[in-house]
Amino acid sequence: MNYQIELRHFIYFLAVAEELHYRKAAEKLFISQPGLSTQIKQMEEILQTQLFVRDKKKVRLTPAGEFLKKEVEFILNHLDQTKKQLKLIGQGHMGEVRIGFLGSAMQNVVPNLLVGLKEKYPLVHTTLEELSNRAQVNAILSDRLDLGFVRMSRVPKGLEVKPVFEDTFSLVLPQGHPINMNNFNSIDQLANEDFILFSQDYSPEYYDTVLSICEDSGFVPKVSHKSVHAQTIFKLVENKLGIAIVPTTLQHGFQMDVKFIEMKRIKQRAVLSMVWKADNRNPALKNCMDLLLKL
Amino acid sequence: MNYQIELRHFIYFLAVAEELHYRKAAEKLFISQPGLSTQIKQMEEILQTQLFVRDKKKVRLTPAGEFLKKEVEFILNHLDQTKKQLKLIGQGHMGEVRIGFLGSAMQNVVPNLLVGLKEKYPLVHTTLEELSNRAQVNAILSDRLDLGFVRMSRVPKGLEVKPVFEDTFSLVLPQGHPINMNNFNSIDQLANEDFILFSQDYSPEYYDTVLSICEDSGFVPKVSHKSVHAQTIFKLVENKLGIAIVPTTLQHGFQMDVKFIEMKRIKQRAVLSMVWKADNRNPALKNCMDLLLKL
DNA sequence: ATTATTTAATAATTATGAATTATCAAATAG
DNA sequence: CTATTTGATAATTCATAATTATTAAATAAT
Repeated sequence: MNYQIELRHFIYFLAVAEELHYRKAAEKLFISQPGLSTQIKQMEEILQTQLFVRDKKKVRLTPAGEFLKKEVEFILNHLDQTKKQLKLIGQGHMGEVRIGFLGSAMQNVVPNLLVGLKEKYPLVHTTLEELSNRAQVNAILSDRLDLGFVRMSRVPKGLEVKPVFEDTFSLVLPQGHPINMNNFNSIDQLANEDFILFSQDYSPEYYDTVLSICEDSGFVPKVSHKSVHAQTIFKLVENKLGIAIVPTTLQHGFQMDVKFIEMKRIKQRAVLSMVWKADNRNPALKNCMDLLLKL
Repeated sequence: MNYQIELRHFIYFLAVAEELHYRKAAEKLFISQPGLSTQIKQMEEILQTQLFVRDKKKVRLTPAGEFLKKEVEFILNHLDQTKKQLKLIGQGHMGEVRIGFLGSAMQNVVPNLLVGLKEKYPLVHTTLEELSNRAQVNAILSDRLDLGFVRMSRVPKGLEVKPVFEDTFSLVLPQGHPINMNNFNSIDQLANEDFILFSQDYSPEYYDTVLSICEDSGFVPKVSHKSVHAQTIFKLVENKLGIAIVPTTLQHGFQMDVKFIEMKRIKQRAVLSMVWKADNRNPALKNCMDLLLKL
């Protein structure tokens, strides 16, 4: 007596509304005619509204039925769209990946990822935010980011890391500096220079790595300036306020007048890693990471 | 194995998505928790998409589930609206009534109806069309009109008529005419005048009625002009091109300079009737006619 | 006029699958 | 370490959709 409308009713109703003929509609639905009759009748009872007029062998829609037909068409169509989209989202072919990164990841890793994503999963959107290592880790832990690009090897419990790009280090010297590609041999030739480094709290592990390069050559560098942005560091070097050690790929993409000397022989590498939450269920993230590892 | 999504699934899904707790959701739905579990699981199978993550006592939505939640909210809400509207339409409190009318019905009957409708059924819309008697009857027979306002007493099979307004007839004379309210006695005083009447094919029965007024007084009028519009008739009288006999209510609502002499004593009346199709199932029409008879 | 055909509705029955009860495994709190 | 709370599973019950068989009414054909 106290039933609820179900999608089944709508599908049956639409068939009758289209055919205006119970037997034909029942055939189309692969059910029996009496079953269809009772379901439509039940539907009219539930909605407390007559939907069809059956007089003298003819089945017609009432104005209410006419109205409902349009609405049902809309609803079923919308539902179809929703199902398709839902599947795409479930497969990670649609959705959003929230990405954090250190400025230096913008040199090649992040742009390559975005291009690849756009090509393979055009319906996956990204939001991008430049953040320090620590800020990225915190954002990922509290579910405000899906993926981070950092320079660190150990991460808090619940997160995972994986290296995605390894780079050599390069010395950055002002144009007039006596050391050049030909007479450069080891970093200890520059033991007495002022050093300009990336800020320690922005990327502690990276900072330590750079220091270790000097330590391996037997000296502790004099650090005169610290900065967050590569652009700033290059400007300082250009103005002869010190020398710097940076990942080699930073050579490209900046407007500057300095010398780059790549130090291939030292063992240290500038490693960029991706970080994510182990239990992140965003399927788009999985696809995003898989893509990244293939690039 | 090969089930279909039903609205039941959506309602269950929404409860779990809101509570993020199976037992609580089940209580809210007045069903058992295992039943809810299996239905949600079935839903995920049908949609081939995981909607919830259940790990370590916590229930969370996946991105796909998050998306579906919004869509389901929309769909269920839309459905609710539709049900309400459907009921209104079924009760004739909403919808459209297509009305045809003779120009003279615009004098009071149709405007009163429209005002009454707007007040009592603000959601019932009307479309209006000025048509001859015959055109209205044809339009109603072929379902292009719901209701007509005509001057005729007999209608084709399948249609019904009912008088809605009775009016006396009035003589229309030019201002300088010797006959006036005081010295008028009978229509035969005007037996030799030229008469201007409404066109015969526009309203045959009405035409015959006017002729019968003269016949009752023992003369056949000389008809010099015929017209469809009252405005035209009045202009002709004003210019002394003849005299006319029209329904008394036409005295109001026109800009003109003529004399009206109401003929209360004659038996003829100008009867305006409504016509409709006997099997018209538009509930708004029924309400419309009921309202009209109460005015 | 009579019979045959086609329509949808009704009645009785069957079959499907939703919901229930009973139970379990895992995780957490006290 | 026990008690409690979580959602999932299994077996069973029950509601109800669907089927078959039939009917009444309306046309169409003879």
